[in-house]
Amino acid sequence: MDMIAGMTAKDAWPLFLRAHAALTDAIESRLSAAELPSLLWYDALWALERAPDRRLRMSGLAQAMVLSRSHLTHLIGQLEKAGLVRRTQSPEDRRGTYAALTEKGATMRARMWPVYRKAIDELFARRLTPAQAMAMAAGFKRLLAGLRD
Amino acid sequence: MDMIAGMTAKDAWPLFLRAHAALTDAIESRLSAAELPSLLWYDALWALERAPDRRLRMSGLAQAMVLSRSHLTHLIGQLEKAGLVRRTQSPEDRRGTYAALTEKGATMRARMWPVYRKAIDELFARRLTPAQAMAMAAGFKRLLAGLRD
DNA sequence: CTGATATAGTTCAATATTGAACTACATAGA
DNA sequence: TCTATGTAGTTCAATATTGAACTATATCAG
Repeated sequence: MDMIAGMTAKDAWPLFLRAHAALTDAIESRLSAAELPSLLWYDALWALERAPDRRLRMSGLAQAMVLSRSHLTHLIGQLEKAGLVRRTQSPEDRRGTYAALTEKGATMRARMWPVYRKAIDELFARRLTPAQAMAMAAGFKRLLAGLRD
Repeated sequence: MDMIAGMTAKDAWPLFLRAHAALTDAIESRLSAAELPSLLWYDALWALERAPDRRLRMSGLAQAMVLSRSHLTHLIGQLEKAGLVRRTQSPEDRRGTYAALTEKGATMRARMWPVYRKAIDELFARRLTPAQAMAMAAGFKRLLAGLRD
């Protein structure tokens, strides 16, 4: 990894913010141009698809996605209306609700993935050296670990 | 820089998204707890403060902040109402508007900075090794350069 | 100069997002 | 058991954000 003169963590922060804004903007544009749902929907569908039995408790999903509870309620409402997710009551805790991926939801996620993958590849992965990518991944993990308190 | 087994740029992407969401959330909470305006306001004030004559054209500021034009119009409207910014007509181009930082705006930014700096420091800078921070800064620059086409 | 096209910024209506109640159920301690 | 307190999720009202018109000015080709 090359040293860049005088570059510190303080310099990295504003670049972090701009890179995030510009990248998510570009990716949303591509999804939208392909008449596909947003990144937010993708994230929810993918989180559910990876989960045991393809379902998660509302609060678990909210935490995984870093979303407020009311936002998640609304999001799942939309996904449910679109038939991509269905709610089921938790038998263990009668207050609890599961959001479960439907077949249609899995199909939609699979349809989105090629477009999303191509965007990640072209706009993100290809632009970084392997060393940069690894340093970022390791760094992000540390940042996330630091916030779980 | 340590190698982490099997870590690739593809792994870095979802971590990037989550780290951004969690960090901005945490920072907004601190600003809000200190009864200070949002990160968005800070960004606008700081962009103006650095600019020649402490002012920028609306479109220039929108581009620098990665914001839609209508969003920027609204944001500057709020900042103006709060007395932190004032609009002036461009003499060269009568369609053009400058957003100019007021003294009150500079004072507010200065008041926000200690809280913001402390958050960046504790939640971001301190958690990264110098090598990680440099790799990130360099990587973000490349990502941003790749998007300007 | 004139008409055609492009650019700067705003407005407006639709949609997204947030936080503060609120409802229902669960858990712990007397 | 009974009360108190905590947790899961939703609702509602307030605020933020977006994209599609729209207004005004600029630029360019003839």
